[in-house]
Amino acid sequence: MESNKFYITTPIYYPSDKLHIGHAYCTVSTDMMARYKRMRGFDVMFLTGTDEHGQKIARIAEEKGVTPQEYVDKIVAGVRDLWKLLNISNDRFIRTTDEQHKKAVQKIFQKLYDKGDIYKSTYEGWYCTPCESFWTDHQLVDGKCPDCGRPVELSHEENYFFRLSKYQDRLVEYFEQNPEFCAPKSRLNEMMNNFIKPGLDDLCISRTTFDWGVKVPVDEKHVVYVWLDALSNYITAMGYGSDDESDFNKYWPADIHMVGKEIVRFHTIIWPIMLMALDLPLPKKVFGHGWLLLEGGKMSKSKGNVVDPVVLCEKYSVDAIRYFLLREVPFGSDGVFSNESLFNRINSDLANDLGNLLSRSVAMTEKYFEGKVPENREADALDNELIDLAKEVVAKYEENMENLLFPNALTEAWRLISRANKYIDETMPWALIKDEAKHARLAQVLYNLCEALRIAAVLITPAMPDTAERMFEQLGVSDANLKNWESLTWGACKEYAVKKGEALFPRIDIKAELEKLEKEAEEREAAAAKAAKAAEVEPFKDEIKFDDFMNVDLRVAKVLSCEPVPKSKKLLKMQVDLGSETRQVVSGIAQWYKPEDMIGKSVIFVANLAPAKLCGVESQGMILAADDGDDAKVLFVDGLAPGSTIR
RNA sequence: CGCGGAGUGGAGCAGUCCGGUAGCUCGUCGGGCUCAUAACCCGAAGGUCGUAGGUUCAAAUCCUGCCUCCGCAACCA
Repeated sequence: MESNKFYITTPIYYPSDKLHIGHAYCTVSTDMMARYKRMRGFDVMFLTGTDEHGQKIARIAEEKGVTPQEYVDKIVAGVRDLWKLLNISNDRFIRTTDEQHKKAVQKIFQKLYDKGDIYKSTYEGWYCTPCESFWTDHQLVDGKCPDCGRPVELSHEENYFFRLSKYQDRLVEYFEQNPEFCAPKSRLNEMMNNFIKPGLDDLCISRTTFDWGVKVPVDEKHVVYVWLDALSNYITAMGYGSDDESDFNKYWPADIHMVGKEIVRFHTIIWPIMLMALDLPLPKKVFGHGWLLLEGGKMSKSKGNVVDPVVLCEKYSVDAIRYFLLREVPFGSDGVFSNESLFNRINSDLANDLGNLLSRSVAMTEKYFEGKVPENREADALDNELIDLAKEVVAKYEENMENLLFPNALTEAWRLISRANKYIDETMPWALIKDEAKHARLAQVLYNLCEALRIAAVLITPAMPDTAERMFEQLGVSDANLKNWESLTWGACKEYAVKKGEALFPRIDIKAELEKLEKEAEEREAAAAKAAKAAEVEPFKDEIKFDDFMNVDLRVAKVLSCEPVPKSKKLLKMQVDLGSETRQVVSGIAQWYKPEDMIGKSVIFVANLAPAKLCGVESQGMILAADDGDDAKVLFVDGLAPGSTIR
């Protein structure tokens, strides 16, 4: 029996920073599908949320001097605001820091553990300390870290592993029996060739190097690997593992997981296997969409080329942005965002074609018949083409939506809009009004235009709900039964009393707007650069007397020996010759200097500093170095006798 | 030889599975119209379909080599 529910999800986003237009792309696409299915009468469950654990967030929070929870709370509030702004109709919002989710993840872990699909083992791998990442033999590039190119060291860690390998055959079988499972198909091929065929490695699913995560139930020293935690959200949000599993029973399995192409792997390999191990049905479809790229490259925070969706919405309206996102990126492949392409879409599709069609149709109806389309109408063979097209367009729109071809679905709506514009030229209402005998014909023409516009508005609703509503208002359609999918038959609305309103989408003067944006960007960059510079230079300290300075006894010291301090990342321990005596000093320069760089060099030494212990090693003074936050240079004074004074 | 994708008028794409008049959107140029947001409608120019071979009556489409660009490779949607 075909059930009437439809469960669709976005990925849960990683709130390490504000979300950008790319995240909006994914969520808006999912929203269009959810809205569409609701209109088709499905009981829709649309889930989105945030994936809040992991080392990266712990680290960022630490840098900012707040707890991870405080940090994510703030970002997540911004995420929720963004979805509200973008008119996202999600039914639920899950956070992996929700108590219920965390408990359920522990239950899942426990269940897999009890079943024997999770085992404890020693993870042996190459560890890159600066990157804090493990690598396997074949991942190394020339024996060095593939990310940063620095040397790696062999490391052992006790960890929990998930037996992916056990389910490999079942997974392959599932793929073969469900060719529709992953879309586009090429992504699944990629998974098969890259990961499955070579043989699945068991997955390390616990971490001990940080603690911002869900505690492993059988071993509190470990936290659950973020992907196990994150993927579970799709069922925990439905109450799986809680006292009330009614929603889970109702909605699971998910109909579609919308994901970015970079995480298809997790959703087509790890997630299905997790579900198999839990004896749960698998999701019906995983759709790996492409990326919205910026001109000249991928969207990335480090490149500083993120586009803020909030700013775009404020400037050009939410629906314009929604439309652009849904229309511009072809199925499964990447699209390019640029201000110019956005403006072109807004002007040609939204302002010229759609907005202007509404504007001219409504204006004529007001002008010729005081807004009310007369009931005495006279049809003509000429009308059939428009009417037939309306029918055809609805069918193709539906077909495209079933295949997740959002741009194509919208293109169908625009075929109708274009045809209606042409219909005006063909029928020439301005000529008809001049002849009293043709007023019935004129009434029919205007009625047809209103009807085409109403149908277009219904079709547009999943993509641009606000715009559709504004169209209905101007068309004088208030009955909900004339706005729903069932009303998509020609003639459903019998009469029209229109009322002209504001232009749906004002045209943009592209050249002027681009210049304006460029100017704004320049100003912003200049301001940012200034602020960055000001922030970098530490404020000067209070004035001191000459004698105060002379109280610091600076001497030349020659480094006799140097070695790293065990268990520390930053410290080097040195023996230095001060001419009259030898001192031991510890200095935090290990990131920049190797021991052999220091031996034999003469440095500036603070000779009358009280001794201190660093990492349990006594330091009897300090050596001077300059640093700008990123790099540091020790001040060398080679050639001078040890013990010489410096002033 | 790690795996995969892409190269089509000025720009962005469809067409390739299943060979048979090369299509769409934007831009450019010309015309029409005047209801409308200088919008709309019609028409035109512009492509040896990356390249070199092969199969065929016939190749953007099938096969082979080469060139170029781009993704993926276990924490960026």
